[in-house]
Amino acid sequence: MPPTRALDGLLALSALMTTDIQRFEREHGLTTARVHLLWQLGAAGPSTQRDLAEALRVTPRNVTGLVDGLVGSGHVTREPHPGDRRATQVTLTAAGSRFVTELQRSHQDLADRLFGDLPEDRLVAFVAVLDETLERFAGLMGETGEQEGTAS
Amino acid sequence: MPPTRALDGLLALSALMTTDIQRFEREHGLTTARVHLLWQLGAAGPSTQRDLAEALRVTPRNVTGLVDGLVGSGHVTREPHPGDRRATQVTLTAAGSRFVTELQRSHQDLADRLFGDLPEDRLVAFVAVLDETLERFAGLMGETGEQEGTAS
DNA sequence: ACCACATAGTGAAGTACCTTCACTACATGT
DNA sequence: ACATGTAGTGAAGGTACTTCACTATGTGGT
Repeated sequence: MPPTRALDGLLALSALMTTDIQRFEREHGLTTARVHLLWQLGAAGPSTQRDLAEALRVTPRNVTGLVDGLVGSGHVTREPHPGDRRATQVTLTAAGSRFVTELQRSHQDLADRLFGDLPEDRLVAFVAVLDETLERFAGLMGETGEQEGTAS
Repeated sequence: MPPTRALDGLLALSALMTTDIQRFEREHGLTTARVHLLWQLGAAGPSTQRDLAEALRVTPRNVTGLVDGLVGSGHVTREPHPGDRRATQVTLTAAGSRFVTELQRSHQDLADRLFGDLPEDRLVAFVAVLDETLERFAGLMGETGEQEGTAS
């Protein structure tokens, strides 16, 4: 069995997942970039735009635009940061929280539908390879990539 | 072991692969969309823009723009289609072919580095889960997605 | 208290990718 | 010959990104 079979399968699955995620996003009138921001906000709680920019690995200027859109759609609010008058604090609204919750639910649901029926031993073996590959990949990126030390 | 572990691992790996692919693309002064077009052209041989649009699942208008860019960078040529004067035939140049070849080589190389050392039985088990998941996923998309019948 | 310097956010301008709609040139069946 | 369909592109517009310049604010040193 050639190693490419594994990589090809991963890429194919990756493409399917992306398609499925985008379907979900468009059902809710959102886009990938904005959903990432909401997800991050759900994970980290109220954040400055600076923090969001670092977490999402995009420029602060870009976050301004994304937040503009999400304020417009009512998913987040922009409030003055208590204690630093330069910064604004971005916070999920009720609608934003609801979306994040539903996103998590949908994620869980997909995982169950895809892997719920897989026997435990096969699941464990699969996840083990996944984890090892993840580690190995990180190692490979470190060799050649060598960005500034802002690792994720 | 919760099924989410598998999905999360896949998503993480997917993100890493995307990053790595984009690094490769930028090293060559290309973008994801253009590389997809080149890849498709390498797989299918000289094609009309219409064909490319269908294969890439984007609008014909968009293909016009992508081909414009690739003609500019010398990766493809636009020639009149023999036998249909409405259509143009997009063909890889020598440079375009070279890029596609290197892309395949790089792909192969990555697969070897990631999975080359994995024992055969674990590889087989991994790929089996991958394939089953792919099938199951296609089934799920058919249930809810239900686009017009242009299945891939 | 003051000043130099760093930091948070945004306006302006530009690129790439993508869309829809309208239009031209060509193909094809009757 | 004529109607109808198909290939490609112009025009206009949206989102996601970038860099650069600029304002407002925080902070450490003297």
